[in-house]
Amino acid sequence: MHAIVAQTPVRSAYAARQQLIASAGPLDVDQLSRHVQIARRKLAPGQHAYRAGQPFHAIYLVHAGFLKTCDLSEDGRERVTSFHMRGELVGVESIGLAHYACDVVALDDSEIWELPYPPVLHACLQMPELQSRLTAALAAQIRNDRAWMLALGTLTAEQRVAAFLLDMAERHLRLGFSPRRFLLRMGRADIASFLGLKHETVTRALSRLDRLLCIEVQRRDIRLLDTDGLRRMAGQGEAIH
Amino acid sequence: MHAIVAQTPVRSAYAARQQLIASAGPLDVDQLSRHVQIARRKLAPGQHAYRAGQPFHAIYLVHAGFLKTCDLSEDGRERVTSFHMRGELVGVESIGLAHYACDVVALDDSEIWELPYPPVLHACLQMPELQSRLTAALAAQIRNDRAWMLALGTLTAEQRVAAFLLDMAERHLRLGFSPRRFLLRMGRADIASFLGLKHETVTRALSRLDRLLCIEVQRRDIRLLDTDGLRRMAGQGEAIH
DNA sequence: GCACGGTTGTTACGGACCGTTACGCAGCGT
DNA sequence: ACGCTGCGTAACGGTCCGTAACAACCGTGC
Repeated sequence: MHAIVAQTPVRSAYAARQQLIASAGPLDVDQLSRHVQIARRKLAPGQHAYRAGQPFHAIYLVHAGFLKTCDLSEDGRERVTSFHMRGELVGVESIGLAHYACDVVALDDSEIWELPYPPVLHACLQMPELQSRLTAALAAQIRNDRAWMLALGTLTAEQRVAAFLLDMAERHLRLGFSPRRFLLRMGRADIASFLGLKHETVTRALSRLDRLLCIEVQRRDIRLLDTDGLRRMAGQGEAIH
Repeated sequence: MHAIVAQTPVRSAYAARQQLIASAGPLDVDQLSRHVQIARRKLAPGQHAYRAGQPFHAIYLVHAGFLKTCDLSEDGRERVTSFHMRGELVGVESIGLAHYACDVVALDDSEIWELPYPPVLHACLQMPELQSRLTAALAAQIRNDRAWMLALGTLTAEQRVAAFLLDMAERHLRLGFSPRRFLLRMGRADIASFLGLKHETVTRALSRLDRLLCIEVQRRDIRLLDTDGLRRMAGQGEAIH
């Protein structure tokens, strides 16, 4: 990542920051912007980036803030299937459809960059690197989902919460924030939905992890005290068998 | 689908069948084969298409048979994350990696067509349609995974089994087989792993659905007696609230 | 044919876990 | 003050797991 930034001539502080963000993300926005018109949208908490059923016309790159994706079934069952932070692509699950397949909602003040979709595909023809990045980003999304499917199918409630906290910590770290202390941008209900639990269970698990001195919880303020302990519970530390 | 076949000159019975399969799948193999070398591999039950850690060099199109994808975590937890039938792409989750991320195992005598990966990307530059199909196939995979995440997080054991049977029925139907009666190609343990349950629970659920006259089970031989009833349980029929 | 072990599927029972329900409390805007 | 929303705690009950024993099916070999 740093190598890519170093190889690129830095034209200004703003351009440098933009480049950093671009290279940190799955796509090179700087280069892409030469071929497609990129609009910027700001969202307040609770606002939708898009809703299920709206015409599909673009994917989005999260430039700032925090969002969630909600899948809805025919009979009204709802689930948060992922959270999104800066540098991540949103909306890729709807590629190939005429209409978006789910809701994306901002949980915090956010800015997303709109990448109109057919044009992006067209730009790929002139930028092979972009095509490669895009398919790789889609594949990475699949792997990410599969990893959570594995977790949800094999871990207990407490282990899932531990794994969730570790995931959040790692993502904060990647963005240059402290992995030891961070604020959750979503409520207990959203965490529970994502982990396939009830919000009371999430509360219980957090309380217990606090009692075990693994973490310190004050509402949405999280401190990780014993990261290795958490990793051990979440099955990411060492082999149990 | 039939329209596409009709538009294409049929050169022989074999070519027609090949064309049908090609058009039924996510990619146009006929056209693709002009640009990349496609090898055919036959697998006996239990044989691996690839294993986690092997160098990534190709994705596969299932031409015949039945396969499963197994994800493995660091600490040995294992899960079946999907099953694959004719016309489906396998290995896309590993795109962008140097090594495959999971195991793919044949559950039946199978034939898979090897699509060498960097060449496929290269071919996309000359066939825009292929590129569009490939990204759409990846996105469809994401949606499929998300739909199951939703189901696993919100449905009870019995409902999951019902949903699983309906999914199998629909896929059999798409391939031109009876959706009312089919043979499961995988064991109870694989079903359980996929659904995030234990194999005894799957057995119990199947027995209960049998007792309720929704289905008729004789080991791997499944008959669907009351499809609507199953749909109602699985939350695909009508709104409950 | 028959016995044999190995694999897979089925059933039963006790117990852990988590969902359900209920209530209490804090923060915040009206 | 009031209501509203989000969060924490507790008691109860149901679902699902864990273990075990048993039955059905398979191929093998005698």
